Amino acid sequence: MRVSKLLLATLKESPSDAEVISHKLMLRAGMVRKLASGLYTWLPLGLRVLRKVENIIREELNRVGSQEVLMPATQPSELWKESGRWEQYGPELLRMKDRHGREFCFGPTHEEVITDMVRNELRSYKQLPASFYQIQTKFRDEIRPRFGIMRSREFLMKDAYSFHIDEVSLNETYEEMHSTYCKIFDRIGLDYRPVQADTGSIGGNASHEFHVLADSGEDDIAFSSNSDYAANIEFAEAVAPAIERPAAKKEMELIDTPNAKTINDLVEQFKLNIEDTVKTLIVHANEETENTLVALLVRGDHELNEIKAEKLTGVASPLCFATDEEIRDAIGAGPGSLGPVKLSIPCVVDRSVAIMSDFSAGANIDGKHYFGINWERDLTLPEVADIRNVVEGDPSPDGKGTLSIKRGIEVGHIFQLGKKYSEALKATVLDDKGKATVMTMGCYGIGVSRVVASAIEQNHDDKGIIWPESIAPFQVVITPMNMHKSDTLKPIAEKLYNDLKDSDIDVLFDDRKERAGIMFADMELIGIPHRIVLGDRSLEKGLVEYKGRRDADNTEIALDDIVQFIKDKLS
RNA sequence: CGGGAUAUAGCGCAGCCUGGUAGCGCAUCUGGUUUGGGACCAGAGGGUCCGGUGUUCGAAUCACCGUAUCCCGACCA
Repeated sequence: MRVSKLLLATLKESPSDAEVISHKLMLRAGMVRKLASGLYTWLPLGLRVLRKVENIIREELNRVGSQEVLMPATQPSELWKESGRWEQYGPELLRMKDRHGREFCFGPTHEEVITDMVRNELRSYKQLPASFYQIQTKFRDEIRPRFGIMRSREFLMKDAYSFHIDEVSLNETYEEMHSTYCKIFDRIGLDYRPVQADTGSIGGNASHEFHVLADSGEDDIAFSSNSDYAANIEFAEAVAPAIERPAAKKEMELIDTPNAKTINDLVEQFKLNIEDTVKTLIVHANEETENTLVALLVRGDHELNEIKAEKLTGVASPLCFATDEEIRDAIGAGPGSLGPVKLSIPCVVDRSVAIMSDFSAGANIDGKHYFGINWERDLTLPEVADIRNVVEGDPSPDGKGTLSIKRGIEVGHIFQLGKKYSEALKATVLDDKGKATVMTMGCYGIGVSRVVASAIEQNHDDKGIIWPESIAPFQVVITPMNMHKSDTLKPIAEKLYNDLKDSDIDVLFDDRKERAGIMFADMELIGIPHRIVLGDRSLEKGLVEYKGRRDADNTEIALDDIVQFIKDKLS
């Protein structure tokens, strides 16, 4: 490709609405342009990268026998009503009507459509296991699209679905997909981790997310210091402390705390250790119980884990915090003065709260707290459960080492779905006894466009993007100096360009009549991994200059050797 | 959905407070001089000042109502 024929839309300054580095650089490098909130046009340079990521994914999935299909982005509401998700999915599902008033949605995912296809096409257990994938545009009407392509409303996703006669077969394919995902992200050149994840509302047995480690990530990942254990903080178990509850040393006292509305106020005003305080959160109870509200207690310095909380049998799912009025009606005191002592509603305490002694909490009387509370002596210990987020330094759930926490960008997610969709849509095959059997399913996603942004988050410097070899829009750029003025240089540049093209190398030829500084700055901004500079000075000696995008200095290479040199670099 | 901010040329911004001919830098086009790290000189083109309503002799500027975008939060007491 000649730069003179390429829409090279680089910018010196980044648009003011870009926040994270990948967003800024994608705009500055002329990879994407925003059309509206969460909607982006991929310009030629960006699309080349996107296509390279797609192709790596395609190759690896084809290798394990997954078959590519392409389903419509527009899906009829009937299928979604059949699965129950038309009502469940909420406002993230973009719904629309056609001219006849028939309802459709723009697909945020394709479990319904693939299951419909498979129930119509697969008849026998002999056709299983089978897996299908597509690389296609999804639409999710995000509450808050942000970080450019990272969380956009329309985005490119690879979604795969597998179908099985039983769980054993599902497990095999799941493991195969797990290692295929590792190969894909290895080939792309990302620093990533597979992490255990919550199976969420869909249910199912196992789930792993693939996270690219980056500070701009929106998820917290817990890692063990001494093992491979890694889990999304939503899922990571906060193990029960091994120690016994210390004996009570203090009497319980009712203290006036008129100006302490938060745990931090209390700690500051009364010089308490935050580890000796308890906060009380009031949520709606499960409607099937006789209660309306439930209190959840975590240590003052801990955070409630909503995913864990909503799994408690007595708690409403999804989790819903009580309003101030509801709290006041039920307890007689407002937020800021709540606690377990003489509490009129059921209570669940975190494991770490259960081993506290001499602790402080609200008195359920406005402006008052109890200090020196002790379980069993002052009140009975209620239900104990793991309801908090793990924190840095917690013991690893696998018993090896302690946890540290890093930010991650979720680029892939694999899931053992089970029979949720196949049952709802009655997707059956005949088993070896001729009996109709509901298929077991797995699903596997990769955010293709998000992979591109993540790669930039991990690979950039103050000059711009530094593409991993495998997904660079071009592998090599030729930058001739003053080509338009030199009769000897031009034919050499043209020949080198053709030789590299003939070697199946993605080569970009900067044939613009621009000054050296502009060429260098542009090519560094768009992140081409290898650069060859042609200049009269060194050509007189039969030399060209080579510089890798991460190199500090030029290397001189004989003109006759440069094609082989580049081939060696790329292999 | 709640809070905050912003909206002026393709991009980055000034002008608004104190109403009176819409500006600067980058980018673009023309000519010239330059040419190994984002050149210089001269000239040119490009505007629904987000939209609407109001106040006023006169509104980018003041008031009100919308819209869009970005950030933070979304119940963690």
